[in-house]
Amino acid sequence: MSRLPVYLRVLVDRAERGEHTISSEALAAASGVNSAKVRKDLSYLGSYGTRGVGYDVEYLIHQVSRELGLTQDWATCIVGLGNLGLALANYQGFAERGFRIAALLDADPDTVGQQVAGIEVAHIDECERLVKEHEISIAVLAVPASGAQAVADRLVAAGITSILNFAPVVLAVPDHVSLRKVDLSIELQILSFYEQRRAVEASVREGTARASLAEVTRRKWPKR
Amino acid sequence: MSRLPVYLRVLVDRAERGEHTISSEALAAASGVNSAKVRKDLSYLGSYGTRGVGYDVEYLIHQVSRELGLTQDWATCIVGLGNLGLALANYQGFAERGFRIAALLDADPDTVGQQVAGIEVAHIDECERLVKEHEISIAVLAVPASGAQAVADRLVAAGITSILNFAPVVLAVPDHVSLRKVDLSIELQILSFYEQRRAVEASVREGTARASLAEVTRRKWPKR
DNA sequence: TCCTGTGAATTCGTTCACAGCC
DNA sequence: GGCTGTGAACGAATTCACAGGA
Repeated sequence: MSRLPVYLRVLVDRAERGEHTISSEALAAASGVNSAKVRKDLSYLGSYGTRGVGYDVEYLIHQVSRELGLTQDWATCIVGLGNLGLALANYQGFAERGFRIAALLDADPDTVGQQVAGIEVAHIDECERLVKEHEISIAVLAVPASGAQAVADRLVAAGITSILNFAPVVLAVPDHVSLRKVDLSIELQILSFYEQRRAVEASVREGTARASLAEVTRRKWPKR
Repeated sequence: MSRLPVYLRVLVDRAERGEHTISSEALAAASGVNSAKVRKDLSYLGSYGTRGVGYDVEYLIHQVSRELGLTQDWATCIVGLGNLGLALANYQGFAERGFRIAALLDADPDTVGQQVAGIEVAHIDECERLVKEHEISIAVLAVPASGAQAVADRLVAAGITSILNFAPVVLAVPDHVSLRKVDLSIELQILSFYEQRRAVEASVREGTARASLAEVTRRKWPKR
C-alpha cells in the first residue's frame, strides 16, 4: 500500500512523456520492485489491465489517485516553524499534490505574526479554532522532541486525525488517528549500521579481524 | 534492525532520568512494540539481560551503540542547499549523534561560497576531491528530483557508500551502496489514503454510501 | 516470583509459475 | 506471443508460550 504513491509518481511521469500504456514489468522496474508485486497491488484496486497489452496509464492514474484520496484536497497545518518547519512551509510540492497548507502554528511569540509562504503564523493556542474553521485533518509536526507529545495530544483533541511527525520521539495517539514518522537520525543510524558492517566484512576478508562479537553477529542480519 | 535506534533513544532517555535497569516490557511500551520482539532483537546483539530483573541500561546503550557503529564518527556531506538542505545543515542533532558534516555541496554559483552553519558551500565539481580528502562515506541528498540520479551516480563514483535521499525519485545505486529515502509527499499520500478510508467507513456506517469500488475494496487493506 | 531467552506456531508479505485472455 | 490475474509455495517477521535462571 505504501507503494501506491511510488507507482503513481512513475505513472504521472510516463503520462507526461506521452506514453499511453505500461506493463507491470516496466512499472516494476521504474519503481524498484518485482513485477508480480505490482500486479498483485494493482489487482487490489480492482483496476484492470489488458492481457497482452498492459495497463492504460491515464486510467491507472485516475484509479490510484482515487484510492489514495487525492481527488480531493486536504487541509493541513504545520506546527513548529524552526528550520525544518520553515523549509516545509516553503516546499512547493505540498500544494501541487493536493495538500493545502491552511495554517501555520508556533508557540514562540517572536515567530507568531510573521508571514511565511504568504501565511501568517498563528499561536498554538489558536489551534482548536483553526482546525475547526478550516476543517484541517492532517498536521505536520516539526516541534522539538520535548514538546511533541503535548502538542500531539492537543491537536488530536482539536480534531486532527492524521499526524506526520518529524520530532525524534515515539508518539502515542488514539487508534482513530493515523501516525507516520520521519526521523532523520534514525535513518542515519541505519546507514551507519550498514557502513560499519561493511567495514567489519572488509577486515574479515583481509584477515585483519580478530574474532569479535560483531563478527559472530555478522551473518544474522538481512542483506540490506 | 531498524528498531535498534528507537531502543537506543529510549535507553538514553531512561539513563538520563537515572534509571539503571529496564525490563523488555517497559522498553517495548516506550518504543511502541511487542515485548517478545524486544527480547528477540536484543538477543541478536548477544547482550544479556538478567532473568528476573531486566537489562542494565548503561550496558545496553553501549552494546547497541557499538552494533550501530555509533562509537565512531562518520563524515557526511549535504548535497543541495535549497530550503531543505539549509534546514538539514543547521540541524543540531547531526553532530550530536556522531554524524559530522564535512562538506556542503551545491551546483548553483550563487550558493557556492556562502557560509552555512560555519561551513563554506563548495561546488559539486569538488565532490570527488572532498569525499576523498575527508573520507566521507555518507551523503545526504537534498537536490531537485530531476538532477538526483546524476548526482547520486557521481557521488557513488567518488566513493560514497551510503545515501540518504530526500529527492522524490526512485534512485538506482550499485549493490555495495546503502540507500534510504525520506519522501514527504509519499508520507502525506499514505495519510491521505487512511483519511479517505475513514471517510468512506463513516459514510457506510451512516448508510449514506452508495455501493462503490472503494466500498468493496475497503476490507482488503491492513488496519493501519 | 519475576523476567529473560528461545523453540514452535502463526501470520504476513513476497515470489513463483501458470492458466486465461487479448 | 505477450502480459495480466491469481492460487500455491515460500520465506521472513512476529507473536506465543514456556522452560529455566536470578
